[in-house]
Amino acid sequence: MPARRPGARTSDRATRSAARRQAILDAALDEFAVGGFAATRLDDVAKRAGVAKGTIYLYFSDKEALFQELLRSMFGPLVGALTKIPVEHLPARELAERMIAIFIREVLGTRRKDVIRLIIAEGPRFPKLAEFHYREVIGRVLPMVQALLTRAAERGEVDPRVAKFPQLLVAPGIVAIVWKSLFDRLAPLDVEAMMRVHLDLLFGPRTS
Amino acid sequence: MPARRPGARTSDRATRSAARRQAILDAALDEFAVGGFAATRLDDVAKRAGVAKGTIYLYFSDKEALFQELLRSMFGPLVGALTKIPVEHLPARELAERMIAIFIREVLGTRRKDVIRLIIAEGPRFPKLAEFHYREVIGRVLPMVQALLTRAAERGEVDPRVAKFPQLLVAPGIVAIVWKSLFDRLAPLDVEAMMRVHLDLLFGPRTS
Amino acid sequence: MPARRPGARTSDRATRSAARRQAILDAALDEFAVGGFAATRLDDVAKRAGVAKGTIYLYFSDKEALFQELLRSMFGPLVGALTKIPVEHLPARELAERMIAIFIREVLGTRRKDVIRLIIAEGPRFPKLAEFHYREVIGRVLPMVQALLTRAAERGEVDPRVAKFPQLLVAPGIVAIVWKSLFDRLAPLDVEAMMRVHLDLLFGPRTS
Amino acid sequence: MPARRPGARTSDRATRSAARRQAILDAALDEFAVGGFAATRLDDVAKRAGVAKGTIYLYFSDKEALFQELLRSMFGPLVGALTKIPVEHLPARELAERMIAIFIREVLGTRRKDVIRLIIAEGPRFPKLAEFHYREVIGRVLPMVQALLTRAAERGEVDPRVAKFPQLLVAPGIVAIVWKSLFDRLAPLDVEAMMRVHLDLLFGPRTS
DNA sequence: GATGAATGAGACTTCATTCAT
DNA sequence: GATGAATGAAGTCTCATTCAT
Repeated sequence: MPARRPGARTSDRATRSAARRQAILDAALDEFAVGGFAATRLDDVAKRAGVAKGTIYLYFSDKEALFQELLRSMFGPLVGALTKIPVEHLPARELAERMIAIFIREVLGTRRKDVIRLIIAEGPRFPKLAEFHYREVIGRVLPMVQALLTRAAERGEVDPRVAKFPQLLVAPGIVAIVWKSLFDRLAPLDVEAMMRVHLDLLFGPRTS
Repeated sequence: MPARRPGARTSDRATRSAARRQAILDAALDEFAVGGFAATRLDDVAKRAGVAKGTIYLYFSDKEALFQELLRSMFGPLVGALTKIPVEHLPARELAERMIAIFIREVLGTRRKDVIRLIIAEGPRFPKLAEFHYREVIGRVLPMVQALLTRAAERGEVDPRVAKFPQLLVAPGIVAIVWKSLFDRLAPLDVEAMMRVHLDLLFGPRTS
Repeated sequence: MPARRPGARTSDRATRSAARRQAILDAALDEFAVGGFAATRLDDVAKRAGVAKGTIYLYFSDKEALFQELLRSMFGPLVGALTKIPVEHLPARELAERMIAIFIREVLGTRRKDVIRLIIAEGPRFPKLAEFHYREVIGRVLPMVQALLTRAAERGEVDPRVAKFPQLLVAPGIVAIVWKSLFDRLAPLDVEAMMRVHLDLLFGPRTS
Repeated sequence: MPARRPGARTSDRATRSAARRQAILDAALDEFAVGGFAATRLDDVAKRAGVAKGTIYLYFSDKEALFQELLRSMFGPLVGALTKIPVEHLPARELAERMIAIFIREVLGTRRKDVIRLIIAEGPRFPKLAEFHYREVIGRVLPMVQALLTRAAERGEVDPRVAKFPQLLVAPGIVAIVWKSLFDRLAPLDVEAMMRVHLDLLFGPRTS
């Protein structure tokens, strides 16, 4: 049994450590998504993550830190991806469709929709959280949308006043999140079809 | 000092009882609105209502009953009022404007917006609650909106496909609720202006 | 509508008052018998007695007073009746049979058996209660039994050492109380037959 | 400093855990014995056991489980011991004396007498408890006694009718339990002497 | 006298957090 | 690093008792 190189061992450790941290975050999302912050038990998070309760405290200083860290970790990458879409070289409607496709795939199709619901739910209790989300997500996505709409308005593709309310473009997305989480089992909603109609309203019916 | 009529006395008691019940509901709303169901302490509700802890249990069987009763009591009257709008005798845009005015006044301008946020927040944990809200509110308001849009489509006032997604008409309302609750102090939103633009998109710009 | 005579009215009031007091005691027995002192709710006692909760406090200073008063009121009359049996003029076995008949009729056949169980159950928590019961019931019945046995021993009807342990004569009675209260539905016990065998053991088989 | 064997370490933990569990049961018995189920506070049990309130819940799911487990744990071993007495090879009186000696030593001389009083006290409120005790204790001990008495009757050592009521043999034992718990400080009872007289009555005076 | 709404101390139970192993 | 037994503050709910009507 030869001794491993110290460097490799350290690397293994770091890998295992990161994996464990991620397992805890994954489990935390599952649990927080159902019950929100207060009703979630760290016991359940630990069980789901396959670690002992105390282990959570090796990676996060307390329950609130885990919660906030979870929410943060879910949107950083996505916003990065969004901001890399080339705004300049595409027609506005095309851009909007791409953004909506990303939204459907990366938010509605994943547990990120639960994260958004969590932010809506816990925002008033954790003002820092709302503020962070505004700064990091809303404040970066809405201006992009606004730029897109402004450019479209300049080209006459869209009512110029819409550019003052980029929220209008994303509003059906919020409704879709809520509907999927609460009412989909009672009355399924065809989100993609709704989005197509929405875009037609904004940009006028597709002509191609 | 004439003896009061028994009826009057009974009425007094009933009045005081109803007032107390309402005081508890009011206090409960204030508290639940901030922290949601789990994080709210009945102690605080009692304190805010000016009653003793035990008194809450004279009016509501337990915390959950108080919560559900609160949500119910906030929407029964409003839906009633909405369904009394005469759908037939007005142009669709006029009707939509009235409904939005009611929404702004009775939901966004009151704590009903918090109730909606509560339903969004707690729905997954209380499926009965989501179901109830769907049956009593969504299931009664959306069909009204749909009828309105269908009629408008028949007259050529609106894209006929919109009638399949009445959610599109209310979507900015949901966004307004979320925005007011979370981000308004960071970036105020002119909801009425946004709504006007939204209606213009749906029905075409106002011509009068 | 002639005014009643004050005396009569007072008498009516006193009668009603006594009846009410008795109704509360009856209800209290029913409730205490099942749950013991601590688990019984005065609310339930009031409901069963058909009075308001506060009314109990017009007749008894508090829960414990009601409890003790209840136990006291159940044995005074019985002990009185027992002590009136003419000890002198009957054969010992005859006397014992009469006492046992009274026991079966007045204790096992009534809720007095529950009272005895209550004393067994609550004695250690209310030493005063055990003391009272010892003084008023045990201390008056056992000497009677002892006198009976002593006389019987003098006549050679019974082993002389039995007179030192009058508990031996009543022991099957205690067992009967416990059995009836706990196990009778699982395995019914023919108390009268058991008592006959018991007397045969004490006095020798009946010869008549 | 040699590393402990894993087995030993595990054993230590298991030992400590079992000890703690037993400490809680011991404390619970002390407390329940005085006040019965309802009047006992788990706070006091914890204090007496030298653990924190929450620790009780690591070992027992709730107050009732602790109570029932306590009663169970007190009689399992004893009944086992009793059923191991060789019924066949001894005269009936000898056997009865041994059983009574065990009863005096293991029940009257320990807190098991309090457990029996608890069963008498709480049986009507916890029918499951009475049933369990009947099945596990009464239903196993009484048949043994009955077999003993039947054999004795066949040999002419005892009145044959006694075998139909094995309760008669144990009745003075029940009385002794009650007396010791309630009245012994007022009037001490020589249980062993009483039992000897009782056996003489059953089997006729000892001749040896 | 009678009522029953109101009170609030106190019970059971949960769960975030700690720490010896 | 990892564990999970232990802690105890804090929450929900009950119920004996009071008191205005």
